[in-house]
This record gives sequence, C-alpha cells and structure tokens, in this order.
Amino acid sequence: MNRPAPTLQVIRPARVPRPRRAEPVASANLTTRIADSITTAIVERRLMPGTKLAEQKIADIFKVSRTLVRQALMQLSRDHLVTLEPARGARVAEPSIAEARQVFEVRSLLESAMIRRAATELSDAQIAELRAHLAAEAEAVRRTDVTGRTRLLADFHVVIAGMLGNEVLAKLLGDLVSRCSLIALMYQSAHSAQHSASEHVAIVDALARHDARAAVKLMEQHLHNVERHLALDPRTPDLRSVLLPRSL
Amino acid sequence: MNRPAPTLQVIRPARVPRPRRAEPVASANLTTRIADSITTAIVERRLMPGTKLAEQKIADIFKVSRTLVRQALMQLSRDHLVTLEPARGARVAEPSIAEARQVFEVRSLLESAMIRRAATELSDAQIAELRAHLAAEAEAVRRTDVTGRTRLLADFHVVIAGMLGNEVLAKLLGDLVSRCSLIALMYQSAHSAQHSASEHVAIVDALARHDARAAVKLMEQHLHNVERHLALDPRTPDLRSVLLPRSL
DNA sequence: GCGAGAGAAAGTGTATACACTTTGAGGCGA
DNA sequence: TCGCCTCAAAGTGTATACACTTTCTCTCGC
Repeated sequence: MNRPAPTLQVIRPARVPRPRRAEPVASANLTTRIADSITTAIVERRLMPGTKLAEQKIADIFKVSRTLVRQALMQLSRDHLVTLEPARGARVAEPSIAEARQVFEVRSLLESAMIRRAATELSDAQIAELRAHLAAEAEAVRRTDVTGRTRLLADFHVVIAGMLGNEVLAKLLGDLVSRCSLIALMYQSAHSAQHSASEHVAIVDALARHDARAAVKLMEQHLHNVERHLALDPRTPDLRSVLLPRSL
Repeated sequence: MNRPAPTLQVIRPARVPRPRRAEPVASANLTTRIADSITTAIVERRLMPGTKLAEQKIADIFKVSRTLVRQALMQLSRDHLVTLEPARGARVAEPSIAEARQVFEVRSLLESAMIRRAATELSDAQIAELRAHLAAEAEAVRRTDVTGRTRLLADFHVVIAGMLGNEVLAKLLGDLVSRCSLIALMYQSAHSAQHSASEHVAIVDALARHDARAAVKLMEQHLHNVERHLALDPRTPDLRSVLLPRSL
C-alpha cells in the first residue's frame, strides 16, 4: 500500500515526553474562566440585574472569540444567573418574586433535612472546622470586607453539605445559594451580615450538642429571616438597579 | 448628515407584517432538540453508558454543524448525562456507585420533605389528577410499554413537585430523576415496574387521607426499595454494558 | 517476534465568516 | 407634529476553517 508523499512538516521543539497530567492546572478551561469571572461580577454586584451582556463586547474584554463567550453565557443561563432570549441576547437575570420565594422554599426543604442529619453525623473535628469557618465570618464582618463576608456567609451552607460526604448535595445547594445571592442583591436584603453570622453560630452550637431538633428549627428560622428581610412585597420597586445601571 | 449611497438591496417578498410571536413553536431551539434526542436515547437505553459521542458523527445525523452538537453536549454534561473530557470528547456518563448513592440520598431528603407538604396541601382535584396518572402507569405496565412506563414512573415524582406550585423544585427534581434513570440503567435495576407502580398507589392513598406521616414513610421506603434493588454492591460487575457495547 | 516511534487519520478547541434578526434613527407623507 | 416606512447599525445563530491533540497503524531496529 503506497503512502502519499510525506507532507511538509514544521519542526516541533523537542516534544517534551508528555507528563500525562502534570498538575490540576490553575484555570482548567477558558470557557469556565470567563463564566467564573461573570459569576463573580454578578455576585459581587458589579453587574446589576438586567444589564445587557453583548457577546462581542465581552469577547473583546477577554480577548477571545465570541465562541467562548457564548459557551460561558449558556452555562450561566443554566445556573439561572443570566437569561437568554432568542436573537436578543443575554442579560443578567432578574429573578421574579415568585422565583425568589420558590428558591427559598426549596432551600428550606433541603437544608432542614440536611441539618438534621448533620446534627447526628458530624464528628467533633468537623464541628471544629465549622467553628473555624464562623471565626472567618466574624473576622470578615468586623473588617467590613463585603466581598469576603458575602462569600463566607453563603459558603457556610455549602460547607455543611460537603461535610456529609455528599458532593451531589453540595453542588446542588451551591447552585441554589448562588441564585439566592442574586435574589438578595435584587431585592436589597436588609438582613445584616452580622445577624446572619450570629444565626450561624447558634446553628453550630446546636450541632455541637447534637440537638437535631434545635438545629433544624434554627436553620428554618435563619432561612425564613433572610427571606423575610427581602423586599419581596410588590410595593417596593427595585429602585437601585433602576437608578444605577452602571455599565461594566 | 449625508448617508452613503444606498447599497444594492435584494427584494424581499412583501414582508409579512410580523405576527410577533405566532405560536409557541414546536421545536423552539435546534440545540435543545438535539439535546432532547440524545437524552431520550440515553434514558430509553438505546445509547449505553460509555458510548463515545463524536461531534461530527452526530452532526451528520442531524444534518447540522458541529457547533450545535457541541452546545447540546455541553448542556447534557451539565445534566450529568454525558461526561466531557478535554480534547477527548464526550461519552454517555457512567455514574459511579458513590454518585448513585448520593443522588438517591438527595432525592430522599428532598422528596420526603416534599411529600409531607403534599399531604397537607394538595386539593382533591389534584389527588384526582394523580390517580389519573396512576391509571396511565398501570396501563403502560399492562401493555408492557417499556418506554412509556419508564417515563410515567419517573414523571410521577416530578408531577407531585409541580402540584406544589414550585417550578424550581419541579425542575430540580426532574434533573435528579433523569440521573436516576441513567443509574438504574447502568446498575440493572431488578425493581419491577409493577412494584414501583403499586408503591405509587400506596403513596397517593396516603396523600388522599392527608396522612403526612404515612406518606413520608411510604415515599422513603419506595426510594429505598428502588435503590436497594440496584446492583450497587461492587461484587457485581456491569456485565451488560461490558458485553454489549453496541455502537450507535 | 516485539516494543518504540513516526506519521497519518480522526477528533476536539477556537476563530472567523456570513446570513438573518432586532433595534434605532432619519425621512416622508398626511 | 405625528406616525409609518425604510434602511443601516448592531447583534445573534450557524457553518466553516484551521490549528492542535489524541489515537491508531505501520514500519524499523533489536
């Protein structure tokens, strides 16, 4: 069987012998990195709900083609952080009041069941880890580190899920908590970080006593408090996002 | 301000006056249609776990470009129905035993909380709807309509979620149930459709009596039974998918 | 015969091209 | 002046091009 004449071949620089999986690599995937950047921008309130996310503009910013930006936006739309309208492009999501209530309801269902299990199953070492987390929260609150404390307060819930050894649960809850960040942002939560932090302390105390009943009750109250302090009553228009459409 | 000379313009055929949204359109989005086709193929066991899903081949089948297929595959990977390895392409997911257990655990957490609420909140009309669903299940079982009954048995859980008026919950549970289909498929569930159907009947009976306690217990038992009949013990290799790698 | 390695084939990752849709601004007639 | 029409600018949807990676195969040296 005759081969065709060998085609011209550029010389490759000595081809390192393939380490096969050198390291976990900092930023695995370019698409994911873009998605993460946008997610962070949304959660940290640099991108207000309703802001148009034009593909080419974002592509220019990251110096990539629209292809990757499109992929990132589609990922985000599946996380409910942006909405995609056919032929009209992407915008930062503006969760409705109904959706907000539903998300909180699901969290309540999931997390009260979760915390009940946590009360009986968590080891002393894990409780200690939780206390360390609480300390970090307190520190962030004290320094008025808005970004850090927002992340820590949200992570508290995900960390507990992770401690139960159930990654599926942790991931699910992580998604819900992200959505809650956007909701809290939209409806101007008046629930102070300080308040949330101290409720977290009470929850961990109950866990430490292995008092499932109390832990569940405290968690439900906590979530209810957070929700209650949202301006979910239709009477309050979303003034801030209307008046401050600060562009990227 | 002077306009540039008008460019050559093709004549458009009378331009219908824009009905603005004629109808919901059968297949909204091409990408979604491809994703749905693949999902159905997986859930109905026409595509076995581990099967390679090469972009170009799928593109040829649907007569579209790889672009759309890539998008569809990325959506599916977020649903955990396919796995995406960098530069190595997509395969039908092969959920691990650990993952299977975790998914069932989450479902148990969510659904026992859900069914408790359903017991107190569902109207008589909704109970009647559920009974209609049960009848459809029974009919599919009787006709040994494998595809239909698989879908109906899975939908039962999602329908209840929907009846609580919480779309977020319904969507979440829908995703989990899809994953369970794949898991059941992989680990060769011996749990008969007949058995599942009759457990569903018992659950609805408890709901009709507004007996939350019983409903929760029955739902937990039901999920536990389904899980228990999976061959999740490591001793049983996944013979079928090993011996029948029937290509697309 | 057999392992190593070169090279082609197949496949994925990203950029770009182009058609089509939406949006907005100006112009024209009533 | 107001509304409608036209058309261009901007933006999205899909296909295609091409570089790079993986995988397979065949050959060569031992």
